[in-house]
Amino acid sequence: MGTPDPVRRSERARTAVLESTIDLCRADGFARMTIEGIAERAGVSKKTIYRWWSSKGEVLLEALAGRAEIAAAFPDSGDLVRDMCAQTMSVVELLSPQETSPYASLVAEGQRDPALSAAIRTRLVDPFIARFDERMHSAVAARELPASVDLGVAVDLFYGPIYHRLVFGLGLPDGPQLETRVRHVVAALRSGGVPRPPAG
Amino acid sequence: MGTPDPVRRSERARTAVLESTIDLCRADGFARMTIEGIAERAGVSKKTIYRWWSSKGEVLLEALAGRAEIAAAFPDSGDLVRDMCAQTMSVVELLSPQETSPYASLVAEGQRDPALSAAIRTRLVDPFIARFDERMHSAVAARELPASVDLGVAVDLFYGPIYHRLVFGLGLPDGPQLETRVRHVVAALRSGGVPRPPAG
Amino acid sequence: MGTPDPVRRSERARTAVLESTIDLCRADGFARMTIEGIAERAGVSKKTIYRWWSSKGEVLLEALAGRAEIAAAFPDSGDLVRDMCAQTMSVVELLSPQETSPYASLVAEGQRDPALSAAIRTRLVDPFIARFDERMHSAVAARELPASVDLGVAVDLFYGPIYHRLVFGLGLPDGPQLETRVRHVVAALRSGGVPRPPAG
Amino acid sequence: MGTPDPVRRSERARTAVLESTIDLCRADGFARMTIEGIAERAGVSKKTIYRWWSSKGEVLLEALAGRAEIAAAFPDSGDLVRDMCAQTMSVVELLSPQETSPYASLVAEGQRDPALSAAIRTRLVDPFIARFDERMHSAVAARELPASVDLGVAVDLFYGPIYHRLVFGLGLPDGPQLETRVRHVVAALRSGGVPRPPAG
DNA sequence: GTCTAAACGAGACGGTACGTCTAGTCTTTCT
DNA sequence: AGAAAGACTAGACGTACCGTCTCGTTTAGAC
Repeated sequence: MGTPDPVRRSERARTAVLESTIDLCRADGFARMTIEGIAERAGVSKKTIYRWWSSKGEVLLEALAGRAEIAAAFPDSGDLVRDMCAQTMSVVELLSPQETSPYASLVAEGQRDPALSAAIRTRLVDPFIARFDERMHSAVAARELPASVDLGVAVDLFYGPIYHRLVFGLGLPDGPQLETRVRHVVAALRSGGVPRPPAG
Repeated sequence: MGTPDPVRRSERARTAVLESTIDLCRADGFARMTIEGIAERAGVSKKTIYRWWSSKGEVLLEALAGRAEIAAAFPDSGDLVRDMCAQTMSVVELLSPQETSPYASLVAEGQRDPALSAAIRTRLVDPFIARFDERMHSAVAARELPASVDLGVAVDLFYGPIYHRLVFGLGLPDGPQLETRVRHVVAALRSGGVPRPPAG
Repeated sequence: MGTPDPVRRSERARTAVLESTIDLCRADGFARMTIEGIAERAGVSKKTIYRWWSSKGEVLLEALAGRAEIAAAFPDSGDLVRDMCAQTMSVVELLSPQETSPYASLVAEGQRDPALSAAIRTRLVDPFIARFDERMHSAVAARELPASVDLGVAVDLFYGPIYHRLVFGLGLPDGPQLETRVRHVVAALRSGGVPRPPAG
Repeated sequence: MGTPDPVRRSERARTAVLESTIDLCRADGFARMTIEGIAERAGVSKKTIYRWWSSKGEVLLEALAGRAEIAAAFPDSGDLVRDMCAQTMSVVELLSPQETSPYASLVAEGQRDPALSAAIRTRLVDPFIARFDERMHSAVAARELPASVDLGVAVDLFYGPIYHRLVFGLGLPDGPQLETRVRHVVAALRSGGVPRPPAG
């Protein structure tokens, strides 16, 4: 009784909801978008939305999860700097313009909703990091990075600058800025960092 | 007529509002906190809040702006790595626990409110960066960093890892993780990054 | 969309609102009664009240319209003076005590709200006058009044004294006062009034 | 301390308040008029209004009390019917148009405020009735009315029709309607009413 | 002609209720 | 049984006035 049966679910309703959500998010911004508005635009009852999703954040996540392939593409030309510039640039494009990007909105909403945040990790972040790690392994194999590279450090340094600027409204980095940062990060990963002083 | 007169403002009411805001934000989280709730706890009328602030985000900003000195302190012991570890650690502590930190909430709210975001930059971020730049200049003077260091790159690389993990709910970095990242960043800034291939 | 569907209306909510309105009007007086108070007492959301009524006056009107039968009863014993004394007395009772009578409050509220005033006419006054006219026709048939009687004059003279005293806070007329006035009015209607001087 | 000193009262402020009240009452209607609005229009502080009056009804009463002479004028040409037609007509004019007449508004407000109602009686109604009684005594002296005439009945019957129509939004009576009613009332007062059946 | 106490303008304050909005639940009817 | 429609409870929103309360600033009577 309590749990709906996915087999009988209306694909028409599901699709209409997801598309309306993307449209409204772009038009009004996530904060001004309402579940009532989605239901009305999708020609769907509110109940149907509440039956299948627990919040408007989850709806948006599902709407975006199907499309996020672009940013998760990691080119592998054999030139790590060039590839990471391209990859980070595609992430920046996904987040632009900051005001109306559904991805940026989703990330922001994750800050206020722990459940959504966890879902984002599972559906978007973890797969992304898995592909990132693959590319790093490829770079190690190509001797562009040392085998000892710390992938946790790597992902934080490559993407950190983008989110640092995102959260403080400093303006997303443009191409040259991104390239400078990528070059610094690659250098850092190759050097292994400033050595710790000998213990004792 | 339309604009209230700051001279006649009640300091009692102002203080009560700011304190209630911090308390409620910690207790319920920013999203569940309401202006009605702040007014009631502060023993203040809603009108008084609306008279002086335009949103609950602005209230929280003002409440925090007076206290943010801690994170904006940049120790200068002569050892850049050690100082930046300490400094970034204090930032992480300010943002912990992620769920109930008023600072983390404020940053998150800035993502949905451009006006608030701009105010945060002016009141918190810009002064912070100014002090950061000072410390970097000191490091240059002490020959810990090259004179050619790009301070925009530096701030993004030092703080980016923290916000990268914050926005994706990856857990804020702990001490050892922070140290590893700081060491990489310092190395990167010293190296000046992987050189660009000669043009043409 | 904008207009609610009466078929789906909750009878429970409607009844609870009307009863709470009467109770509160008697307890606090109409002026001190609030829509919030009605909603709370009725266990109903404010939205539900605003959906179906446009003002607290309209709510009270609907609450009273169902019960106003008493005052609209016109006994017909064959003795016009006796019957009109009884009838006007029942009107006075409906308006007593002046302070807390919902009917008196409704009439007063009609003075400040033209829309309500019109609704009162349609729902209460016009049906009342129709029954009054019937009784007058019966009196004409019984030769208690001349066929030439002006019913507009009649209704004004029978009920005017009550409202004259009501609006000026002169105290509603008691039984003997009412009887004296009714006797004068009947005499006036029988006489046809002081004759006009011949024109020219 | 608590009671203000009438000697030092500012006549300028008093006059400005009374005039603004009349103006706003005509423009917006009594119900929509606010003390804040009066204060602003009069260039007076709210405190000044609250110092000298206890409600906006009292303000309006004082504003009108100075001007009500017209309606309280009772012509005495020796022709009672003609004089009372003129007099009641001037009352009707004072109450027209029903929507925006400050007098009608004041009467309506008296329905919701017993203190105001009492003040209206003292300042307006009682003096009016005193003059009415004078005119009736004159009519008795001129043998237009019997010496046994009941003045309470008389005032109710002359003015009742006006207020009956006022409170029910039936439209104030026009000249011919008034005349018809006056003629009936005079006839009723002359006849002394339908006689009571002999007791026992 | 000062002095001084009170009335004044201005408007911030704690409140209350307004009428609107959206959330999330529940009910009815149709498919 | 799922879905469309939409009424329902709940409660926050931002606004409008209320009546009270400082603040300086006139201002008018007493000295």
